[in-house]
Amino acid sequence: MEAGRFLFDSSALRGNIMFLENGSRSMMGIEESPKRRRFFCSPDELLEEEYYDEQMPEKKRRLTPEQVLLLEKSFEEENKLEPERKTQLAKKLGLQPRQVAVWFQNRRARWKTKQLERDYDNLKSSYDSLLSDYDSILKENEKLKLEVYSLTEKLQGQEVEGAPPMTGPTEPALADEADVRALQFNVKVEDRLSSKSGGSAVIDEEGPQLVDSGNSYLLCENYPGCVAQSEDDGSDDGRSYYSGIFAAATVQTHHEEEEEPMGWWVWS
DNA sequence: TTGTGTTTTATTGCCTCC
DNA sequence: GGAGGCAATAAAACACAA
Repeated sequence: MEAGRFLFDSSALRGNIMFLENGSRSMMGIEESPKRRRFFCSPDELLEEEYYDEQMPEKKRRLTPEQVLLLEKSFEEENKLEPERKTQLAKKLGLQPRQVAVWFQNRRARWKTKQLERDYDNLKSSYDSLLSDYDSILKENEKLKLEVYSLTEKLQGQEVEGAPPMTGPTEPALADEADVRALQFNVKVEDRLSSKSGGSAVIDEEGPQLVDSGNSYLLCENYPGCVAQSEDDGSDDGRSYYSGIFAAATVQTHHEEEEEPMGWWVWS
């Protein structure tokens, strides 16, 4: 268990951390009179200032922009932290290795949250486009059925005028034929949808699903080496995170040429 | 100035892997 | 069993509207 139990002392940014035996939360009491400082200070300022004196020895303090920048860069390279890299980073930044580890931990959590939001948006837009496709196909189907019926009626009229007498229940037969054709049309449409998506366009409860949104990051086993990018650029390498709650169909109604199924993933 | 919401830093407890 | 990861959470720091 790596419950660090450390608190900042007066020179926290120089990497001096006070480790305590007992839990620390009580030490961050609200009873302390908070001295405020500017959010961002240069390292020199931080070294000079006297915020972390005896009066308030264990205030939580934010990392400097430079520290965050370096951490972000490092996170972009690799979002997991091997012990050696942790130590190096900590040394470079003047932080405790534990702080670096915590930062990565929190950063991964933030990344995951963002990714879930993006995945939700992707799924929703896929769903919406599927729905609208479905609606238009239904309409088309109705239209074609009507056309079939009207053509059938015309045909019947011609037969009544000059053709040999009917030998059977022609009308029901023709109607059946129309239904069959309509059915065939439906099947074709479904086929088209299926082949478009490289698989079923709807969720098949049995078996794994292809996942949309360009590479769910679960496809690559717990996002190894995910290339997370800066927080709000919306890219994060286009990988998506799914928690195993649901599987999404690969919906490629919009950009089928660009997308390829990236692989399969199974329920966790 | 103050109340409130958001972000960041850190802790805790549980789980998995070796 | 220890190390490290994650989810949940606390609390400080910050942003911002009224």
